Amino acid sequence: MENICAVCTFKSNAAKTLTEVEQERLSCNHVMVPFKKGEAVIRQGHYSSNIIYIRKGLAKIHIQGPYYEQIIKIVKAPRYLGLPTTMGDKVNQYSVSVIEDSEVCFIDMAIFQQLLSTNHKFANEIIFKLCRYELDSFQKCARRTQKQVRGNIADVLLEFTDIFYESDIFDLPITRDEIGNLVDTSRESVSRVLTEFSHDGIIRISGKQIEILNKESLMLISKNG
Amino acid sequence: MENICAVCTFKSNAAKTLTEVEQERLSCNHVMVPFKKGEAVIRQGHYSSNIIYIRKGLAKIHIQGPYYEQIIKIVKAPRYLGLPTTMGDKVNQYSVSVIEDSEVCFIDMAIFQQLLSTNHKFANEIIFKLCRYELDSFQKCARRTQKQVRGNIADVLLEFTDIFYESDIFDLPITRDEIGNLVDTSRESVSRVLTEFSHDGIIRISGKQIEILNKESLMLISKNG
DNA sequence: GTACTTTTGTGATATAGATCACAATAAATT
DNA sequence: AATTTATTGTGATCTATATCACAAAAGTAC
Repeated sequence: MENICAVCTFKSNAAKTLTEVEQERLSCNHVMVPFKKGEAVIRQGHYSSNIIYIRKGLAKIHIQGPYYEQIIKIVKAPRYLGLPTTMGDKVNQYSVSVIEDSEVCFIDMAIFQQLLSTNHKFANEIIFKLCRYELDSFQKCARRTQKQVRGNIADVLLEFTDIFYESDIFDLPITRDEIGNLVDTSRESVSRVLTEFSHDGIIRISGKQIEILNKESLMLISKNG
Repeated sequence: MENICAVCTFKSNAAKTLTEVEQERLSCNHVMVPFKKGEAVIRQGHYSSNIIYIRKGLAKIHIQGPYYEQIIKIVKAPRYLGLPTTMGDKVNQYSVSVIEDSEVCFIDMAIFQQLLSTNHKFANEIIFKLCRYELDSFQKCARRTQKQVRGNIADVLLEFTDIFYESDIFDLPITRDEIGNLVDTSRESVSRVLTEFSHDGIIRISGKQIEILNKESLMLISKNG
């Protein structure tokens, strides 16, 4: 019974603060939906009336900028998605699409609000998370603009190996074009840097698969490049 | 008695949801401190145990990046400052300095937490704000990297005239260097663009004072440049 | 008022990375 | 399998903007 929050192994810290009765209420008022790679969970400009929680998988947050669609960041389950957009506006202010097969819970907005009202530990946990997210935005923003292409691409690789996959060998779920978009550079530059890393023996590339051969170098490039 | 929250004219939307008793409690547990232009309200790396609310004035949020201190954005009173940093960590994760003489309230953390717990409207209002701030970060980030220097500087001027000062003529409270830092460009480029705008009759510059002569052009540059 | 520091303007030069162009794969669709 | 479409690699240019180098103002301190 994967829909029973009480026994869900992907429970959020916030959900852990809920009483049995509250978890029961949550269980009865949410749906778990599997998403295939590439599918959109949240669409900018569309109405939304659910709180969305990705319990398994990887997603990209993207937003329509003045000239093109920009990937703001890649996020890993488990975490709430689109809180800002759901709590702040009727209309989604950005999009979220999964970049690998994922599992997403849709929680009834009214129930969520109710939980916020009745359980202040829950509310605190949510506030805590929101604070974290904003901090993260600040840091990413500063980093991205202060580093050059090599450093930023090293960062992306490190993020995948250390945070998203926790493995030295993995399949990149995004294209060069998307990496470029994410770190504000062109597809071509990503290609060039990646082959350069490969020539220098820092990574091994075969198709989508990447193996990190020399993480120290990568960290050095992240720091100095 | 400027310390009495009940009669404060700079009250936050969140504070407006409080009952009389709660406002009284807030009044007794906070201090209002005037800050002179340039002074730091929040210092990255320092401990903080207060919730900070700028009730009057203008401030810059800045953060230590990998290479230099970066201005993330400029914010206008009234608003909470450093919620992410205060609620999330013991240590401030970024700095805030006022860029004009301002008035700042320091609210006891425990009281604030208590208000969050006991008044869910208050908590909702805070969550709403946090959501807004994160959205704002996303949008600023996308804009800043997609536009070129002229467009970004036009944006800064528009922000000052429309949002911060609500006047066509105002004194820029930050240096060219700071503008450059804010929009990821060099001091020299800011200078050049500003004189260019001035030659084109879009603005008039005399020292720190700026007068917006042709807002339409500025908006066009913001859009296309 | 004088000295010192910070901020600003502007030309000359350098450069990281964009853009263009095209070929080569790889993946999806029929 | 054949065809179409999306993704990738790589060389050759181009360009916006950084950087350097001064000089002039504007502020601040003594």
